[in-house]
Amino acid sequence: MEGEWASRGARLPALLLALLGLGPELLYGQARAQPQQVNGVLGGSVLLSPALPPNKTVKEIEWSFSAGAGAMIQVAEFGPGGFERPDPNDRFKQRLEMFNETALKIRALERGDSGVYGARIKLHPALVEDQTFSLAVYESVPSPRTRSQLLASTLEWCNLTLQCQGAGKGAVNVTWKRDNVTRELAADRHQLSPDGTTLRLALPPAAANGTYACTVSNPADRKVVLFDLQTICQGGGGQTAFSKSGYIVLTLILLAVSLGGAFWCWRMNSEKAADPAATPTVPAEESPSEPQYTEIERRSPPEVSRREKMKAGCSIVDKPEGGGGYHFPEWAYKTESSPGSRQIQLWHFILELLQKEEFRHVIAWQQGEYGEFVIKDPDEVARLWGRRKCKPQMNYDKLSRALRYYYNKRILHKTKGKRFTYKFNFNKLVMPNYPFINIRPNGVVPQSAPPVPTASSRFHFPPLDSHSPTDDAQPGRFPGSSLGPSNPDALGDGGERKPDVPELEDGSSDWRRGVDLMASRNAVGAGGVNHQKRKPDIMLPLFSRPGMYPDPHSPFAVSPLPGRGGVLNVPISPALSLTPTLFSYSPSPGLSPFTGSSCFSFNPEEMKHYLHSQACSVFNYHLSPRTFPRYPLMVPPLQCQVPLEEQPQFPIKLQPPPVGRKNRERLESAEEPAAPQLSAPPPPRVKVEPALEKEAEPEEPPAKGKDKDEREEGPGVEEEKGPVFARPAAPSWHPAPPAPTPAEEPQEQGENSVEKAPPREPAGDVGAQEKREDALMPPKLRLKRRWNGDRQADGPEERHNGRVHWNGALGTPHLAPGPKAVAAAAASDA
DNA sequence: ACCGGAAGTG
DNA sequence: CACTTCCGGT
Repeated sequence: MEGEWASRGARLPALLLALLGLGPELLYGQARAQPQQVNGVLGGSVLLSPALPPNKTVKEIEWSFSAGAGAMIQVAEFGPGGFERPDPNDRFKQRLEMFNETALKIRALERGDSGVYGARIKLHPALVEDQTFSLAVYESVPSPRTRSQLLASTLEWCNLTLQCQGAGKGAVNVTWKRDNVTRELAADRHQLSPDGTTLRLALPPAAANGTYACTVSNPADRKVVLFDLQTICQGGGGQTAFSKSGYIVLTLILLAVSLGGAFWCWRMNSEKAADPAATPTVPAEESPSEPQYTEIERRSPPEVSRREKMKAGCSIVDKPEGGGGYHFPEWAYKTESSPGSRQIQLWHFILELLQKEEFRHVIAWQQGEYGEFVIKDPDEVARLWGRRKCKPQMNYDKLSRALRYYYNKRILHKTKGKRFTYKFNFNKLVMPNYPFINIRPNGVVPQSAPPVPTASSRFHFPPLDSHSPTDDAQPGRFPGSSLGPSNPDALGDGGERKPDVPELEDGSSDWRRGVDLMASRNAVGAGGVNHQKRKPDIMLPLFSRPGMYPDPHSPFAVSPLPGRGGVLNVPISPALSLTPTLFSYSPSPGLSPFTGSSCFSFNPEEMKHYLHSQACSVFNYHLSPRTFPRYPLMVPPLQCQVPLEEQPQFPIKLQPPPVGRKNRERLESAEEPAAPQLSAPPPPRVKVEPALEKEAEPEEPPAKGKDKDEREEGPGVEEEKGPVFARPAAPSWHPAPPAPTPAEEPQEQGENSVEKAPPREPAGDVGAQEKREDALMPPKLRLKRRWNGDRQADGPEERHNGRVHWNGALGTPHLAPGPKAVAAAAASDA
């Protein structure tokens, strides 16, 4: 009996040792020498396994315990009689048991169990071996508090922060691993806060999957929380699962905390900034409830104001989001996105949906057409929108009305003939948060991706902000670019695009006016160096590298990547510049302590540097300064190099012209007659946009004049034009629109627009006409009118159909100043 | 479907 | 302002 007992007992330990890579013998020897350290967790259990010499049989093992300086007491005896407790009432009570005949298991560890345990092992025949174990009982590592915050998620980048904090008292270690691999995290994509609890990531799509594991541990315990990037980047929240090796614990924690709708609603409804003037930013209050996102805006002054009104009934309870809830990055709620209001705008929302795969069945990009998308499930989209806006009564009818309002703003247009199909006018669309849409200087557009309009491609700026000049400017955007680069680009695309067709319409034409203005402005701003802008290179400096591509489905093609050669030295990635959040991420009282303690704390210098970089990026990318965190430290980035073209600013507000049907019609009729008139370049047609008016910068006047002339494009574009023209211009429109879907073509290349432009109405006459008529009509109409005139081709589809005149037009190239101006210019150039 | 006016909302 | 809600028209 004994023999058997002994041998069995030896087995386990031996095994364990073997696992450790140590020979039993060796260990055995060492064990004797010094106490073996054993760590346990409060409430947990621990096993003290003596290392037994091989080939020996154990007769008996006596276990003793001594806490610190205290006396040693015998606590257990393993012997022929089995397990015995000399004093069942000692501190261990029922917590001791014999494990595998030789090991002592202590359960329900208490702090007082820490100490030295001795095992006097009596072997056959008369050998006695003493081994000691030093037990340390630690507090268990509390489930770390975790939190992930999506700072920004674009097709290009997913910027987020992951926080994992061991709340307990004891010191704990926090370590991070990606995909459970121990290698170091690339410094360029990761930033770890000093205390190690917060990891900031900027990941390109390729890396935005997988998991990040945060391990919070003390010597005796550890907890691992996994963050699934995909989940976070795409939607938000996350969940976690984890395991710990010995007893692994699974803890899921996700931060996403509340994405729940409540939060959304709360957020949405929450205030708008209170006072404009004083503090642009808003103090947001934080509602206790939530948030995942801390309100970023709140900056220094704790202003106060608050109005939080939660909309009462809007909680998202209604339907769990299908995909598990998605949330939008901070920026989606920012002002930049929605000037004037904090609520997300519909187009923005649409873009978001389009961006996510989960909604592919509900709404998706139409292949083949840039910016065109199809609402596959109108009701669902409406529902989602309603949910987002806390408008349960939302339906497609209403949503579509809202979309229709975009027509006049030139953000969208309908693709005629295709049900539920609309198309973004990226050219006109200012997408502050989608700088990348810009595009493909090199023409690298993924196939699937709808090409983006070249012209505008450069960047999109935030819509206006009157105060910040920089933002608006869209200088370069259209002007030169449209023409110049585009060609190349087109080619670059691999030809998938249609032969350049026409997108112009809306794009170009409408645009032009904007462009023109801008152009002129640019000139001024740039110091009169008009030419420069034209140069493609210059224009797209930042984008020259082959970019990355994002999602195939989106129209956004390339992004300015940080790439190595970036102009900026932004720490992580330019993408970060999109998120003000970064800095604003300041501890807020209302939030969990988390925020406070573990946030990053960079030193001022660094911060400054970073900010500067950001500022530069703002400029370089044409981001709205608003996007930029306002920090005391911030200094205007004078040093940034700014591409010339960028300087100006012109608020691009897209609001133009509504072309009501009626108006349209009228126009048409009017136009025809008018056409002839074109010859006269319009005078200062400029009265154009109110927006412009505002500009009134010092130099403006002249600029304006120019603009009007218009042809501002001319100037800007001229050069390019040459080439442009060279191309087969006409086709774009295709004289014979074969397909019933005329509309589509439009937006693409600016150039095209030019080409086609010539045809119709000269801006001049239109202008004149407008004026007259304007007087007569209500302001609203007026506006519309005027736009119509301008935009000759604007609604591609719309006009397209009806207009036969195009043919005629084609025949007569130009003339007209406006759009046509370009043509003229080109001609002259030639 | 889709359009767009009108009025209302926050 | 940016829709939302209604609604008459096509």
